[in-house]
Order: sequence, then structure tokens, then C-alpha cells
Amino acid sequence: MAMEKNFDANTAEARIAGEWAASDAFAAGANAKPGAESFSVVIPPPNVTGSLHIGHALNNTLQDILVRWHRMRGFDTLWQPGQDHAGIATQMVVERQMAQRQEPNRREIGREAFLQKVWAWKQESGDTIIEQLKRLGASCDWSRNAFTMSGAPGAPAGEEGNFHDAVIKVFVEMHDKGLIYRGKRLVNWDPHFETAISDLEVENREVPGHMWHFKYPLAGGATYEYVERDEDGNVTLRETRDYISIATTRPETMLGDGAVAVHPDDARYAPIVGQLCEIPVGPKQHRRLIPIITDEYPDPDFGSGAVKITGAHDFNDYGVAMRNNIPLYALMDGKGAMRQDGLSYEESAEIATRAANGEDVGDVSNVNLVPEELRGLDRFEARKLVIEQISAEGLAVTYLHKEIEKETGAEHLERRALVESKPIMQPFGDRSGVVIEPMLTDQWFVDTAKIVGPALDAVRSGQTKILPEQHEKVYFHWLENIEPWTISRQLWWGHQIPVWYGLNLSLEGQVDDDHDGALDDVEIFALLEEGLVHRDEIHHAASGFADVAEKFRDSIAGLPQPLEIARVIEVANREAAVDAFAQGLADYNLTQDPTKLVYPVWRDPDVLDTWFSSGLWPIGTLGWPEQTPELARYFPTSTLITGFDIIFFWVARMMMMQLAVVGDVPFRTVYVHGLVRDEKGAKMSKSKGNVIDPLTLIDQFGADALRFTLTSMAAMGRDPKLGPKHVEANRNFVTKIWNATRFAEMNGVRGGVARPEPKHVVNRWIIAELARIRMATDEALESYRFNDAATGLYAFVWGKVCDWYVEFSKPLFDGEHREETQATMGWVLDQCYTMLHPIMPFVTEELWALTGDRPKMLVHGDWPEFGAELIDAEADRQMNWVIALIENIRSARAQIGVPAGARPDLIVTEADEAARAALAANGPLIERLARVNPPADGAMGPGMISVAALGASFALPVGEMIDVKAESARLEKSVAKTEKDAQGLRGRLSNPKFVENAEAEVIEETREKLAALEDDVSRIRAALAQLQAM
RNA sequence: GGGCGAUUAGCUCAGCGGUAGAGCGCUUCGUUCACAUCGAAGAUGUCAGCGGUUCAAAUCCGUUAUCGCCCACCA
Repeated sequence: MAMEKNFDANTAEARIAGEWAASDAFAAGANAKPGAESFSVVIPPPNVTGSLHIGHALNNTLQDILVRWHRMRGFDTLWQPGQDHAGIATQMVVERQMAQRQEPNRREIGREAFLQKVWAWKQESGDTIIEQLKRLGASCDWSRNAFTMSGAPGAPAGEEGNFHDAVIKVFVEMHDKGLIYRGKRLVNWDPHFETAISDLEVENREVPGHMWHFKYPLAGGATYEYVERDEDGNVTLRETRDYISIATTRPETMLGDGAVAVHPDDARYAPIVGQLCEIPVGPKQHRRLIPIITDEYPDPDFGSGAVKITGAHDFNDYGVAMRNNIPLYALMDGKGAMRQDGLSYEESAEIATRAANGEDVGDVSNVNLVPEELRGLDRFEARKLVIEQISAEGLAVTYLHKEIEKETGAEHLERRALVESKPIMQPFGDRSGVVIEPMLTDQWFVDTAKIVGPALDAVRSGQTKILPEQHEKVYFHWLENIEPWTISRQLWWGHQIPVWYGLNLSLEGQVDDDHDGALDDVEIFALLEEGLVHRDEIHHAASGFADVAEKFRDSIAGLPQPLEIARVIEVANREAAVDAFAQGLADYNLTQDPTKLVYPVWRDPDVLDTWFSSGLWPIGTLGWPEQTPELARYFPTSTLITGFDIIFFWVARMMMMQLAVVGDVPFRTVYVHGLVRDEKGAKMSKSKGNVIDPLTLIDQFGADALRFTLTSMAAMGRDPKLGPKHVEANRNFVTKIWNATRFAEMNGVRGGVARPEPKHVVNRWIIAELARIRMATDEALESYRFNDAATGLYAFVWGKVCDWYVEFSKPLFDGEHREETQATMGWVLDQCYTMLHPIMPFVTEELWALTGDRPKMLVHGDWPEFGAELIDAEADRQMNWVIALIENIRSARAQIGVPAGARPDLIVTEADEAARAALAANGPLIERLARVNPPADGAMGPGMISVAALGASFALPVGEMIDVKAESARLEKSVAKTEKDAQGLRGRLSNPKFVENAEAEVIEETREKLAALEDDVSRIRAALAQLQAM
């Protein structure tokens, strides 16, 4: 059977992938030795909406290398695959598709129908990336493919895993331990998706912006002496002012100001602290007054030193407002438009004014300080109008603008509004790209401060190691300054929060006024009349309605009878609950039948942050909360390979959550790789159009070439830069080893033989080289130096096996060493396939099958363990001499211009014993590779060029071709270079301090090197002398 | 404003105490029984600057410059 000249990656890859799949080659524990240690990796789950990008290709190639390597070494190996439900992204994709098809939108069809559509979409398109990963060669146990939404209510057949159970169980447990809480807080709100997002999902970007300066007039026309001083206390400005100057980049938020704050030590404003000033916007007749307060937050050296405080729309202001008991006036709705709900402006302003005067006005959520003419406008539209209004009123801070007419020289003075154009940092939603609005909303939070400790300790103590180490610092810094994690999302696709609410009926003893433990008609009437609407809520978390009903029964057990036996029922929302409860009461009132009484509860409509479920990935994919055998065998997992961009999103949270939930670290080692960039080092992005599609590269050059390329560029802590040229070069490497095999095959070499113990020095030498590369490869992989493993194998296969061993073998196949050379080559190539397999699984699997009758596929091949014991120092020394001699002859020939086809004699003018032995053993090899006739003793003569090797000198008669001048120039140049190197070594050795301090080994090495150089120099000098004597 | 990283051949990058390497590109030569997706030979570096530690520095320390990235609430 003759092999083709090239490996046909396209057809072979599909076929081989099919064979692996058919034989369950990647199943958990496949190829494990009895009693083997386990090695497990969980895949960073790609989004169901995803398709394979170059970052996935790198990430999964590196994982696959570790996994295949361990599997071949006989570990009990599991690579756990799966996908992430990606709440926002998926909901967005499905909604977009619905819009394209001109179907009714999600609100029109309702939650349940929409979720069905998402599941349908997932079933149809969700496998895309899995198939792509298979094309890459990822050896995951695909039978275990997990999904973060599996087992959720409404999941169709085929999605009945239990990930949902894990998520819900963790939520309930953390809730009941007080690690998860609900609260009305200022959160990052995405007005596009109309949901809260966590601080990590906010991208702060610098954009061109403006800063406006406005005057807030003092109440009642009061004035004060405004004095500015320089550093030495000299007065630089003194004027009487009736206002305080305020700067803002967001004038529309002035409507919601609750105070103006200055620093307590700021002498400029000391006279007016405690006074009221007027917000210069809003209907003239209802201008609001707000107090001037002190707080540590304002920086006296920045701007005017006075800050307007809008507690409901700015995180800093929120802090100031909370400290100083300033009301938080919300101005916008979920879409980022000015509110239209709540009280009229007039009523609202009245309440706010009372608050400004120190009165406790209670809950202000109904207060809407947006003037009627601005209500419903987009926030940016409202900004324009606010600016216009203030400016029209002359309350913008102005400066004197001087213009000189060119022709006449006349000066024009004009007052202009002070508006600074400057770059400002603005928060954007990482998925929506719109400006994030801080909004006061009810959300769920993980109290991260309570669970962060163990996650920090585990890395500090080395229980989990993060590589490269520089990332540990980043990890520490983030965790040490961690903020509460907002986990509720106002979306539909996700794990619905397992919390139910009910009306709080037990407040302040209102229910049972006469404390008789029973509900009389008067009290029932009171309950109904006093507005159930205004009652607050109680809530419980549980894994389902049955469980939560139990908890509510406990809660209402203390109510007066017969309320305490009301039936707990589930309704859609609060309004429905009020209605149902009222109805029940009314029925009871009529019939006195206590079974008519119901206690309605409704479930929180929000879903959990996708990362909350991803945070449970290690245990969740292994079957937790069931105590599965896989959990016992593979948890904690061995290594996590991931990109630095999700260290916070994912890695840190997995650390916290696994430790909080099961008390152990999720993985022993985290290897963080870089971001693949284009060949110029730029980030790949669609807008730049420099995105490299890994599938195109696979089509073009094969998966092995792509994998090898990514691996060889994966130096720790660096960003790989990828261009098609690189992949092409490595495709050539695939071709190279393919053709080395083809050569072997043509010479009767077969694989599958036991390790031979050859006699010939060439065979002994290549085995020694192989032993070295085996040790180096393992060492590199053990320390995650993937690039060293790849480049080392490349250099060995191409630079040693193909360039030299294959060439040396040609004469050997014709002689008495034919058989041992066949055996050696077969065995050496087998080892090459084996060691390359983790990086290049397809071509090696193919070659493995082509070259022998194999008991098993290479994917389950045995990783070699041999090492230094196979190194034959004498063979090594001799072959290095032979190679050096061949190189020297080739070099001399090329420089003198001896035609490639010419075959001159090789005259040995002088040689020591070792050189003679090497010549005798390797004559035919040298003849062939240096293209010379068999070596024979003789003397230097005219028309010859000379060549030296350690311990020997040679002459090559090249007849009339010789140009004496050129030959002496060549020799002189060679002497000069060698002599220069020798001089350096001599200098070192003659330095007494070097000899005193340096390691003995280093000194010895230096001496040997010098001796070799000196031998070389003297031989070339001799040749030069002879040349000149002729 | 903090933190991290980079600066090495024309290009993209390894190396991280013993005197510079790879791939691509370039020059010359080559139909020698594996491979032109190839072979042979070659050219090309004050290892960013300055200072220090050391017998010895691309490699360790300090500093400057330039370029990246991450984090951060300056109105």
C-alpha cells in the first residue's frame, strides 16, 4: 500500500472523529489503569448562542492537550463538557429572531410561550458549538454534555438533567443562612434590557462629554462673602455671592437633587452650611429648596468644591444621601425615560420641600419630581431641555468672552455659559452598549463579604494555584475589595428565583385588636378597608411551592383564628393576591366557612444572573446535589483552563460558591491563558474586520495545524498573535511527519514493535535524542509550558528525525543493519506519534492506524516513560561529530562554489583515534550527506579545500574549481570568528575571580569549549599555511 | 489615580544569571530512490535608555521613556 503524498485532513478528520465517538474513546475513565489517580477538567461552558471563535479554539486545545496526555498516561480522566444558558444573550437572540419573522414579541405571547420558544431554539441551534468543538478534536465525554438550565420547569425531553436542582438548592440554602438577601439598593440598571446587572457587567469607557456649571441661588436672596485663597493663605478672590456654584455632567439629574454637599473643612462655604438653596430648574412657582450639608465626600480642590446630591441616580451621591438622611428621589423609569408615574410635580415638590426643612416624610417612591412637561421624555432629551431652561433664566455660570474684529479691531465682550468639553468616564452595559443608569430597585444580592474569606485563603495557602502567578494578585485585589453581588435579573430566560411572597398580615397587632385570638367581623372589615394594598410583604425561599407553602403555614400560624388555617395558594402576583385574599375574607364573612379563607402567595418573577448558575459548574455538572460516583471521583477537579477576562465573573465566584456550598475548592490549579490577537497584535473585533475564524483555518489547513499553532504560541502570560502564515507553516509540519512515515513505509518499516536495542551508533543516537525529548515534553506539560512542548517536539521531529535520522538511515537500509534500523525507525516514529498526539490528534491517529496492526487506537496509546537510561553518551558524541563534519563540508563546498552534483574525494590529512573510529563507523553516511567519495588517508595538495572537525583535518580536491583567493578568504574569516569566540573564553578563564567563584561544572564546560575552539583554530591555520605555501 | 505586563533579527515571538534562538520573510544554490506544503548554504541583533548587584546580566534590582491591558466614584 502506497501512501499519498499529503495528509488529507478534511476527509480524515471527520472519519477519525467518528471512530473516536463510535468507540466511546473519551468516556470518563477510558484507558484508565486500575486504581489510577483521577484527572478532571470542566470545560468553561460556551454560550448556547455561541459559535466557535479563536479564543475557544485556544482554550479547548490547551484543555484537550492536558486531557489526552493524562488519558494516555492511564489516569482516570474526565473532561466534562457543557453549555451555559447565557440569559441576556440568548433572550436577545431569540427575540431578534422573532422580530425578523414578524412574530408577536415576547410580552405579547407571554412568559411561558416565550420560554418554550427559547427551548425550541436551543434544541435547534444549541448544538452548533458542540459540533464545532468536535471538529477541533476536543475529547470531552460528550455523553455527559451538561446545560446550566437542564431540569428547569418547562425543559423539553432530552434536557432533564438536574442542574436546575443544584441552583435552586444553593439559592435556598444560602438564603436561609442569610448569605443571600433582598433589598432596595442603588444598582446598575440597563435601560435597554430593562434589567439590573452586576458591576462586572458594566464597562467604564471614556467618551467625549460636557461639564456644565450652574448657580444654585441661596434661599430668600441671602448673600455671603465668598473668599478664595492660594496655598499661602493669600486672598485671591473676594466677592459677595447670592448663590453656590455647582458643576454637573448630567443636568437632568438636578431635578432629583436632595442636597448640596461641601467638605466640612471648606472655609469658603462655612458661612452657608445649614442654609437652603434653590434648584434652578422646574416650574418657577414651585422651585425646590434643598439644604447645604457637609460630608467628607466632596473634594474641595475639584471644581467649585460643592456637589449636588442625587441619591437615586449616582453611586457616590447615594452614599452621601444615606449618611445624611437625604431622601432618594427617583427620576427615571426602566427604559431610562423621565418618570410618568406617581404624584404630580406640584404635590411632589411640596413633599420634597418639607423634607428639605427636616421633616420626616417617609417613603418617597411615589414622589415624582419630574415637571410635567418633561415626563416621558428620554433622559438625554430631558437633559437638553433642562440646560435650555436654566440658561434662559441666566443661572448658568458664565465667563467673559472677548472677541476682536479683525478688520476694525473693535472689541466685543460677551458673557457665555461656562460649559467645559472634556472626556468623561461613562458606564455602558457590556451587552447592550447603552449608558447604564443607577436605579433604586428591589433586588437580590449575595453577601459576598461573608463567603469571600475561604476563597482568599485557598489561594493564599496554595490549595488552589493560579498560573501565571501575576493573576493571583489581581484575584486577591478583587476579592479583597469585593462588593455585594446583584444576582436578580428582570429577564425571563434563566432560573426563576425560588422565592414566594405573601402579604404581611401580622403588622402592629392591627389584625387582632381585642386580642381575643380570633377574628371578629369588625376586624375583618378593618382588614379589607384599611387597604391590603399598603401592607408590606413576607417571603420565603424553597425549592418548590409545596415546600414554600409549608413555610408560609408556619408564618401564618400565629395569626388569629380562623386566619391561621387559611389555605396557602399560589397566584400570579401581588394584585392577584390582594384580590384572592379579599375574596376569601368576603366569602368567609358571608358563610362563616373557614375553608373559604385563602392565603395567596406569588413567586418572584425575576431570574438569577447566569453567572450564579455558572458558579456552580464544577459540582453541578458532576451531579450534585446527588452524591454521584462522579462527584466522588472527579471533585475537586484538577485543572481549570480559562481566559483572564472571566477570572472575576467566573473563577472567583466558583471558588466562593464551591467553598460555601460543599466546603472544598473547585479545582487545584487554574491556568490562565491570554487573548488571541491578530498578527499585528490588535484585538480581534467585528468592527475592525480582523476576526480570524478558526473553522476557516481548519478547512484550509486542518485542525492539527491550527491546534499546533495555538499551542506553540501559548507562552504563559502572553497574548498569542495569530496569522494564517503561522498555521500554514505548521500544516507543513503535518506534511513533514506524514512524509517521514511515507519514507519509512517504503522501506519496509512497520510500527507496533517493542523497543529495539540496536547496535549501530545512528540508531543508538536517535534513541538517546528521543529519550531527551520525552523528558523535556513531560517537563514542559507538567509546568504548563505548552509552547515549549510544541516547539521541542517540532525541533525533534523535523530537525533530528527528518533532517538527520531519515537521511542516515538510507545507506543503512542497504546494509547489514537494515533490520535493526527498520525496528528502530518504526519504534521511534511510534513514539513521535504518541507524544504529538495530544497536540495533533488527527494526523497521529491516522499514521498510527496506517503503520501497524494496533491493539487499540492511539487516543488510548501508552505514553512513554523511558528517559535518561536510554542515553548513550558515546553514540551521542560520535554522531554530533559526524553531523558537524558534514555541515562543515557542506558549508565549505557552498562557499567555494563546488557544484552540488560534484563528488570530490575526502582526504584525511590527519585524525585522532576517536575521529578515525567515527569515520570508520559512519563512512557511508558522510559520503552520502556530504556528497564525497569514501574517506582515504592522504596529504593536502594543490586544488584542494580544507575542512576541519574536532581531532581531524580533511582536504577535498576540487580541481580547477578552486580559487585560491576565495579559499584563503573563507579560511581567514573562519579563523577570525572562531578566534574571537576563543578569546572571550580565554578572558574568562584567566580571570581568577571566575575560577574562584563559578561552579566547577561551568568552568569545566568553558575549558572544553575553549579546547575545541583552539583545535579548530589551529587546524584552519595549518590549512591556511599550506594553501599559501603552494 | 492605582495595579499588571511588554520593549530581543525586516515581521511575529521564545529564552529569564554562563556570553543570543525559532517560525515567517530575504539572498544564493539544488529535478540526489519521503516531502518543492521540500532540501542545502547564507546574511541580519550596542536583547529600549541610564544606573546598580555579580567573577559573569537579555536574564536580578532601581530608574526613565514608549506601548498595551485591568481596576477605580472625582461632581
